[in-house]
Amino acid sequence: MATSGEAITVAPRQRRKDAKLATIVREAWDLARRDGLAAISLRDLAARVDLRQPSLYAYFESKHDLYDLMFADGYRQLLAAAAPEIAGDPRRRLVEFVRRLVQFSTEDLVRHQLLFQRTIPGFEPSPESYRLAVEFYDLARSRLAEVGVTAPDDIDVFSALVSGLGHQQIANDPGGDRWVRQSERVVDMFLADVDRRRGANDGRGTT
Amino acid sequence: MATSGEAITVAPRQRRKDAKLATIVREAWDLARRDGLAAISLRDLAARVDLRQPSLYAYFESKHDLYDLMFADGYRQLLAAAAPEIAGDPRRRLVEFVRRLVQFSTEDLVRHQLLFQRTIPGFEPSPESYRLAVEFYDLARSRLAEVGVTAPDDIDVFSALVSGLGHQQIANDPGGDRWVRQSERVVDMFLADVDRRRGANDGRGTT
DNA sequence: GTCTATACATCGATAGAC
DNA sequence: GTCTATCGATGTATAGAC
Repeated sequence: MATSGEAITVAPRQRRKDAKLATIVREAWDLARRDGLAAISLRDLAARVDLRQPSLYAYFESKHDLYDLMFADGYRQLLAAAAPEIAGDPRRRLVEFVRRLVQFSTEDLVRHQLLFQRTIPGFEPSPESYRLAVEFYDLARSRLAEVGVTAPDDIDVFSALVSGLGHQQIANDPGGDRWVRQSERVVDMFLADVDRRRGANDGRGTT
Repeated sequence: MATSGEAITVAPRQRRKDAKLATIVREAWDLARRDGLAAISLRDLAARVDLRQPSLYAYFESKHDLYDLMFADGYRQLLAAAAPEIAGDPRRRLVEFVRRLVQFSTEDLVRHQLLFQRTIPGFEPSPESYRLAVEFYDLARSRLAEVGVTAPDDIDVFSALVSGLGHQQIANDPGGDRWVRQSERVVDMFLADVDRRRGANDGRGTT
C-alpha cells in the first residue's frame, strides 16, 4: 500500500497549508484597506494570522510574491462576480455585465488599484496570475461579441467607458451609486454609436 | 525710509526661497517617477537639491505637506495645458479639450495618480490646493456649457468618458495614442446621446 | 513549518548650534 | 536657513535550532 500512507496524511497537510494561505491573503487585503496597498507590513500581517513574521516566508518568497497572490485572488473574485449567467437578450446581458464590473470596482479601492492601476512600483503579475486576467478579458469580449461588437477600436472605446465609470464611482462617490446607475445609459450610448458608425460605412465594403 | 530697507532686501530673499521651493517640487516629481509616489525619500530629495535632509523642513512641515505642494503644482500644470483658447466651433473646442486632458494623463503616471487617484493613503489636499482643482472643474463645465450640456447626469457621464480614456491610455498603452485618438469619436458619441435623449423627452416638459 | 535572534537598511522627524 | 547629530520606529530578509 504505497498510496494510502501518503495520500491520506499528506493531502490534509496540504489542505491545511492552503487554508492558512487563504487566511493570510484575506488578512493582507484587510491590512491594505486600512493602511494602503504599499504599506502592508509583514509584521502586522504575521500577527493577524498568529505567526511570527519570518514564518510567512513559508507561504511566499517575497513581498512582491504576496502581491501576486493577492492579484490572482482579486481576479478570481472578479470572475466570480462577473461570470454568472444573466437572463435576457444580449443587450440586457451586457448592461448587467457592466453594472457588475462598476459595482465590483466600487466595493474595494485597493483591490481596484492592484488589479487595474499601477500602484505598486515594481510589481508585475506572474504568468499564472496573468492567465486569470486574460480569462476575464476573454469573458468581456464574449459579452461584446454577443451584441455584434468585435472591432478592436470598438472594444477599446468600450473598455474606456467601463473603466471610467468604475474609476469615477470609487474616486468621487465611494459606496454610492452615482456612476453605477449610468451603466445602462452608457451601454446604450455605446451601442447606438456602433450602429451609427456601421450605418455610415454601409455599402462601402469592409474597409 | 521704513519701506526701502525691507522691500528691497526681503523681497529678493523671498524670491530665492520660492525658486528653491520650485526646484524641490520639480525634483520630487522626478523621484516619484523613478521610485513611485509613496516611495519618495526625503534624503534622496535633499541630496538632489544640495541640502541635508532636515533642511527640507524649512520648506514644508511634513511629507504630506510636500504631497500637497505637488498636488497644487500638478493642477497648475493641468490648467496650463487645458486652459489655452481653442479656435473653432464649440464641438471642436470640446474635442480638443478632451484630447488635451487624455494627453495630459498619459504624459505622467504618478502625476495622474496624485491628481486623480487615491494613491497616498492619508493624503487630503489643503483648501488652497483644492481651489485649483475646483478651478479646473469649472473650466471643464464651461466647455460643456458651450455645447449646451449642463445637466448633472450628463456631466457625470462625460467625466467618466474622459477619465476612462485617460486611464486606459496610461495603463495599457503608456506613451502611445491608442485611446487618445478615440477622443473625437467619444465626444461625438456623447453629444449624439445627449441629443437623442433630449429628443426623446421633447414636449414632455422639464421632468 | 515554526520559532528566536538578528542583520542591515531606511525612514520621517526633532533638538540645538551657528 | 542650514547644519550635525541623533532618536525611535519600521521595514524586509536570513541563519540556524527545534
